[in-house]
Amino acid sequence: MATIGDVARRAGVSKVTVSRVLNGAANVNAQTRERVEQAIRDLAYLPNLAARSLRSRQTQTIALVVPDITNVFWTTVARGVEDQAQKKGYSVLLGNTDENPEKQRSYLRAVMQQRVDGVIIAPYNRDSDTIRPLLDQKIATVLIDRKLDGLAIDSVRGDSVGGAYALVSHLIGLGCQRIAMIAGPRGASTAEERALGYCLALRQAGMQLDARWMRWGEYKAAWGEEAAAMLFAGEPKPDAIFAANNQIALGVWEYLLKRGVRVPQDVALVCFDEMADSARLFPFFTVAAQPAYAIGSAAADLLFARIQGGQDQPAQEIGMAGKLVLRASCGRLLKQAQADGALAWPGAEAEVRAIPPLNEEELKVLEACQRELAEIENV
Amino acid sequence: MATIGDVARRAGVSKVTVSRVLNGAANVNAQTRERVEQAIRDLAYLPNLAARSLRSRQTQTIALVVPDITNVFWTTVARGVEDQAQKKGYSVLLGNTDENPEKQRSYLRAVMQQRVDGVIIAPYNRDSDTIRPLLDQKIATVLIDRKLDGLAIDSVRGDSVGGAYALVSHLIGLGCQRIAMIAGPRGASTAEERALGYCLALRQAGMQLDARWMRWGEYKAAWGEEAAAMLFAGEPKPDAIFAANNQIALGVWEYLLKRGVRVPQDVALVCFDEMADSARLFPFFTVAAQPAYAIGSAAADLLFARIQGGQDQPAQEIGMAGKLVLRASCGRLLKQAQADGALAWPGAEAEVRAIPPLNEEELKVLEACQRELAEIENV
DNA sequence: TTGTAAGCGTTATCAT
DNA sequence: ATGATAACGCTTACAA
Repeated sequence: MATIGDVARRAGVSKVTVSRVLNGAANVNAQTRERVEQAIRDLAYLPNLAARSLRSRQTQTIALVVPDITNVFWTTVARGVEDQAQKKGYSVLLGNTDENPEKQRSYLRAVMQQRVDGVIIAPYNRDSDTIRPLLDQKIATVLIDRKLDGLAIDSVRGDSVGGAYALVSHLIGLGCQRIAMIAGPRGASTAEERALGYCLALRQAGMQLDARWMRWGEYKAAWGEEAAAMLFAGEPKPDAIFAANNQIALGVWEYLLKRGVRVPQDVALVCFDEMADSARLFPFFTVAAQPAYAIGSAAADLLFARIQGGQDQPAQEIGMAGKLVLRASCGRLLKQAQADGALAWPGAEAEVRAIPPLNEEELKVLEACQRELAEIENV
Repeated sequence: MATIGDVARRAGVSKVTVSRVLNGAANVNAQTRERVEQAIRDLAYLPNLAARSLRSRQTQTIALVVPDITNVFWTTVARGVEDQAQKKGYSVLLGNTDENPEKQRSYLRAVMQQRVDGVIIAPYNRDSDTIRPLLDQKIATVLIDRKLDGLAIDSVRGDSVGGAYALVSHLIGLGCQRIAMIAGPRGASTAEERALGYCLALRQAGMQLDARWMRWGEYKAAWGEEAAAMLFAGEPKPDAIFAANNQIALGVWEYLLKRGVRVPQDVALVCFDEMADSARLFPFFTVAAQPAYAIGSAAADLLFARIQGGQDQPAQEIGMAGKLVLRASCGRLLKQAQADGALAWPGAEAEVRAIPPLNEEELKVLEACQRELAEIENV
């Protein structure tokens, strides 16, 4: 494969001049540039990025570290990142952590060896030590979706508190009395914030937070199934379930299917995150949908700004509100669906609104809720 | 950041010795090795991959080039590739082409500059020129999902002919008379093979291939919607639609929803590829499901074998059969669903079987079908 | 506007 | 078992 030296020889110039043409430097004679470009075409020359990186200390590569690319939320985020990166001429290195500390560590090692210019990461918990190596090496880093404790660092997040609050308030408005929450992992900021939103909504409605209806676990379908089984083992049974993410909801659904429990006739089911193409296909889940693509591209933008801007400027934390998408899973819309006599009916997604921000009063109870939540352990 | 020289100095050895420890060479004294390892830990040393690549001509990185990571099929493939790569200590560079020649070209340029050790690619059409640059540079390449004309090259594919044949035969068995096919792009091998399977199944049943019921287009939802509109504009209307992939099916569904056409009462709808989590969630589509994860990990295995084995050994073409997953979208199972009186019912996915291979007689009509298909153009 | 020389951090080669 | 030296292909610094 041709090197810069080959091109230089063919064009009758020095390597430096070729390098200048390659990098679009202004101080190159037009004719010289033309000769060099011709030589580049003739030899089908492609610069060796390893050599370039070694010298320039830039790899034109960023890494995206997510829990599981198989989850729609993350694939959409990834698409947002990738599109933005492509525009800027960067490549994207992809890694799945499966919410596993060991995998995350090993993956971070790999990207540090690659000397990527920056990392976009959804850390598996809120312990800032897990990304310490990145900070130590001053690698530009953007947190996505989740927070880290006591670290001012660029980040892009959805509105977990607000989304959960809106979902649970909606259930309460429908008359649900025993609203269970199947939560994510303690330690993940989104999991804690969604629990908080749940708690706030109950308080706001004058309902008690009941430890029986609150289960901490993982963002995985298997946990949703297990937790649903626990919730339906005793009496009374819940009349609504709030799943902390889409994976959990899928597991719950699986359990309900097996047991012949009908949604929404027997129990309402709502969740955080959108449900793949099911938005179009299966309009039964009421969800708090996050703007995943926008979150991904915003994170990429932030990262590129940081890469160019350096460590000086202050950290930016971007919050992106989502939408509460009301569908048949809560009883109301189902009637309409049945009236239309088919599984296919128009307008099932009609009612869509932005998540309302918490008001001052709501914010006041926040601290109390946090205290309450802190005491709940799974039985 | 520490370099190999720093480590060498601290351990009191030469850089070469450190390099030997790093690469697990046998000829290093145990005590020396221990000292070096200690120094590595002390300095939190991480080798610079750019430098290593420059010298060793290996990047420990592979590229995965797919149409759209947002499509479940491809995210599952990606996951298969990534898991396998991680095991072997490779990183994965991800790129979306959107079935766009220009994007594919630009992406291939990028990975060649990166000097990746290998590429797994789903080429946007069957013209082998599109990946010529890879072959010219002798970059290990594995084709995934699609064929290229006249090129013996490692590849992993599902069974497009067999899957399409099984789907259409199923529709015929249900009594469908006017089975439309909304096909993918002419030029993509899977699109052509699925059309062939459609054609074979019709012939086998003594039905005529009718140009009105056959539309070439793209693997995109927008095309599904457009084609459905064309099909439903005239008379008679189709009583079944075979969508050539999941994206197309989503578009068709969108159209039917808007128009109030019910599935499966008014028209049957089946497609190639599984439907995201909808398999669990929305058991109405009968699909020919490909083993996407296995396809991805098989492709990665093949690639690593090629990277290590070199160009000598003959190309391997792996075919992976899928499953025909029967669901309610074809009328039969819907009755059972309705009898259960709910959207949630068990057993909707019960009937699952492997795609049967074509028999000799079927293979004989293949050529005739190909001729017929060649003459169909969209009206 | 162009060129010379040095150096990025590692591994290959050859020598001891 | 270990080391000295050169080389990978490029960009930076400086000079002309």
